[in-house]
Amino acid sequence: MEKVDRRVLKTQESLKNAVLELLAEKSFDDITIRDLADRANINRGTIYLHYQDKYDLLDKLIESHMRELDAMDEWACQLDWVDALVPYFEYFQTNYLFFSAMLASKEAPASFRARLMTSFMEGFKGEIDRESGRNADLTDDVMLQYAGTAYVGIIEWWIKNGMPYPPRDMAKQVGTLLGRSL
Amino acid sequence: MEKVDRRVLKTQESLKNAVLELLAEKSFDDITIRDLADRANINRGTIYLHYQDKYDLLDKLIESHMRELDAMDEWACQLDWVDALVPYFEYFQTNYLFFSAMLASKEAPASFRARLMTSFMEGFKGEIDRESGRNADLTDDVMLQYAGTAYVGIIEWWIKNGMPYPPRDMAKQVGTLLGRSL
DNA sequence: CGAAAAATGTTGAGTTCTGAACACATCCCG
DNA sequence: CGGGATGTGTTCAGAACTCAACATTTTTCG
Repeated sequence: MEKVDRRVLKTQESLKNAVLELLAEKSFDDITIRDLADRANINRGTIYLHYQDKYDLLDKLIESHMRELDAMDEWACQLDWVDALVPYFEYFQTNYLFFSAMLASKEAPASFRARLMTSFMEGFKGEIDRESGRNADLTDDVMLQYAGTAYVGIIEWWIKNGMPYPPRDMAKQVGTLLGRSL
Repeated sequence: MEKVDRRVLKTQESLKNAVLELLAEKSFDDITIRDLADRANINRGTIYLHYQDKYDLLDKLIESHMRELDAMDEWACQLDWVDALVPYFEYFQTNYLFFSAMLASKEAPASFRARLMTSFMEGFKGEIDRESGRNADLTDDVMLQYAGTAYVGIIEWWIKNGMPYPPRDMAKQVGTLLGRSL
């Protein structure tokens, strides 16, 4: 983890915010490189020092969030469901603008929902109860698919409705439900 | 007015905000160059590319506000009192953090009040009514001193009390009073 | 359609900022 | 008192960013 020049971080931070702000105003395809440069208050050419084009920028933004979520997976897998979920919902809340933009717009990254699903299902794998026998008649893929769609769905609902419950409450309820499903 | 590199403006903007934030937390003398660099998220050395030391930084910050106010003077001197004052109170409101820090702390720039006074009195000079005769028994310096202290005083009160009235209301009332005093 | 306007992606020279180092001053605490 | 920690101001090489210019493509619109 060699450390990165301060300017690079600032530039990327500015661009990240610029994308989110603009996504709240118009669809991704309508956002131009110029828009981004203007909003981020950086030279247009500077964008090309870090990204191929605006799609690459969005890709890398998504990628970094996915990495963040994956990191939380490993960190949290030794807690019980409810406790493990709290940081997730806090993360969703903190990055409200991002998830809102990604889940709300149906066009931009059609794959985003799918990527989320894959990530979550991966994390669920180790959590399936194969000991008590209560899942004897269920297959892994069905349970994972069931829990995965449910999880993504409830996050989407929560975000789109302005996060009506605090992260802790959501973690408690969703934790209970996920525990029952696996 | 040759144009300034974007990075210079960003650096100075960051530093300006850093000073104001830190002034709200501790006294100016307790603020170190390191504090400023950290808060502004810039290299410590960069500060010396623009300023001699922290005092120079504060001086230049004050200076820029004074220039701004002077510019408004010239621009507004052809309006009647009430209309002319609106932009001033809006300016005080916009730069609330600055004026609050400058007027609230009794130590830092003891001269700030005096500078404000001088600037305002200068602006008042051309506004004294020497025609109607109602000021026949009054001398300029007395009227200017009177109106100047009153104006600074009311601004100070307004800022320190969290700006209890909107700029427009303040302009209306203070405009009336200044009109009567000159 | 066709021209004008706007966006894209690249380049190069020049400026600003960074990080790391240095010598020196100041502060604080045992 | 003394010395370890912290702040100051300066320097330098190199990295990141800026601005302006350019050729090219895409959009807009009469």
